[in-house]
Amino acid sequence: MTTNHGVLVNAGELARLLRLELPASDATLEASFSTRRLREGESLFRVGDPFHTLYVIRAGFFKTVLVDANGLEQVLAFPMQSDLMGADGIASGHYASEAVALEGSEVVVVPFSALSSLSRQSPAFERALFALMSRELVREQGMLYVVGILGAEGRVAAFLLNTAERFGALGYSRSSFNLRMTRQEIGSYLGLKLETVSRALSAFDAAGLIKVHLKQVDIVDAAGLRRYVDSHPASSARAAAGPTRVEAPRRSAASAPVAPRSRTREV
Amino acid sequence: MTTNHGVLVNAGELARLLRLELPASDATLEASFSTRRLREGESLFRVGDPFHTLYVIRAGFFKTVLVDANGLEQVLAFPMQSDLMGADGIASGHYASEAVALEGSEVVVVPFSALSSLSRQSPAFERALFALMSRELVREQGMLYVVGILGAEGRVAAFLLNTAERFGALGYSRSSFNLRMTRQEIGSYLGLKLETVSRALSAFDAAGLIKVHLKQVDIVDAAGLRRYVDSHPASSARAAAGPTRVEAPRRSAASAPVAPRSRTREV
DNA sequence: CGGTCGGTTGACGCACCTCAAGACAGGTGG
DNA sequence: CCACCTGTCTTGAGGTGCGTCAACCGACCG
Repeated sequence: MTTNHGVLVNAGELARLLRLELPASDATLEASFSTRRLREGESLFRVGDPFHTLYVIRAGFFKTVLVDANGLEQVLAFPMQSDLMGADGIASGHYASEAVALEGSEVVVVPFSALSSLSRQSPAFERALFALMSRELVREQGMLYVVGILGAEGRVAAFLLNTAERFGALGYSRSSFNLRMTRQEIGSYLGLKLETVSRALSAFDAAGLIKVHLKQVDIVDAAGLRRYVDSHPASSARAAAGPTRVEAPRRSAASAPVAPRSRTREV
Repeated sequence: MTTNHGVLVNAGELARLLRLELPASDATLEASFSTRRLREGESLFRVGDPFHTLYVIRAGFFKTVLVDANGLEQVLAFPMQSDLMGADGIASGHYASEAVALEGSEVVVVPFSALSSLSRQSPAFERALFALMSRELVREQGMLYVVGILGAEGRVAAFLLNTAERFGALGYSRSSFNLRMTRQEIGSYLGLKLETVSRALSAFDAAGLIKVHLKQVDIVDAAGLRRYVDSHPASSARAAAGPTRVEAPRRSAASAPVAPRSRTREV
């Protein structure tokens, strides 16, 4: 299994990539990782491939997909810089998804077998790994919320805001970026058809909330978009509001009814 | 924060619960965990609660939900025995979901702070934790697939098959069980309205695939149900089949084009 | 035995899918 | 540099799966 190895990367740089500050004691950590480059359209791993390594994206843009027997493709995520890929392979020893580069990309190769010894040397590293997987868990929960509750325009609005936020977190503009994926891929991700995605974008443009031309997107009124996410159920799962089973058990020594702490969802 | 503590559970029993076989060397592991009992309707944790511990279900049945500002509720999962809860809190230090007992239940309390030392004592334990989170990741990916690709009847069929499989894995009957959740909760989980769930169940019953009476379900023809999952797209995201961007990069030193290994989805 | 909650079933409407036509951008070859 | 070609995007018109609204029934519980 020869891969095109890139330069080596030391633990410090990996930590920087993950926005993880290692305690000084760990700075001495003498581990280094190889990297791998992929060009557009190339797959990093496929469903069923034996799992050996995790990948952290150093540069570039991916999509992860589930492909069923009929060749039908469901997009699961659009990972970018600092994101983790491959963690779905730990459970069964085989990757459960396929990762495809949407542009020329480079990933840091983190052999899973090396993790035990790494964790022992640096507990902070172990923590970071758990946190990375947890983040992925939360992200997928957010997607379930979006496709479960929101209508077409709400989903597209949520996608735009989320994408803007992710670019912003990497130091790029939050208000102007260009998408690397097609309408078809966005649609698959959101559980919509590409025409519906296109129409939603056109509608937002017409309403002055964004400016779109092909893959170039400029966000003009983020608050306006957010309104579609916050208050535009436009779809299923309304219940539970009124007579919910709050039903505090008759007499519980358990945690006091801390206020539900409603914080605005951020997808 | 006084909780109603239950009996203590040692590391060996926790390992058994997780179907994890510890190497003999780890059998000496002298750790024990407290448990906590909940009655129906009681919440184990809520969105925004500070994260300190993971929970492994020892007995009972839960739902995990996301609740937004409007009180709208999206069901994320129906965890049962041996399942992990709370891992979504690692990333931010606050739980991202709420866990509600659907019947009298008992959970094993695993303080997250204890994990580092536990991992050091038993690498197998660390592995198990990663595997548990990975399993959760795969499960959520499966849900994204289901709601992204399948129509209403396919979703309900997938839910029934998945539920049967999970009961079976715990030693209960795969063909006869009773649901602990309402149609409303199933609908939220699947992105459908309760009436649609009810209609799908009635249709399966009329077709002789199952027998339903309220929460009691008997699966008569699992293969028949599976047909709805495998071949009943009935909904969005058809593309990607024909002229997909297979586009093997002009000249790649990378992994040979291993056959995609189409395995039937199992949700 | 009455009230409430959960479930079923029917009639109707709408949001999104389907099908179709056309415009445009970017890449390739002449 | 231009002509062509292909893949992507946009927009329209019509169909439908599932949501909505509503009535009813049966289980469970007090």
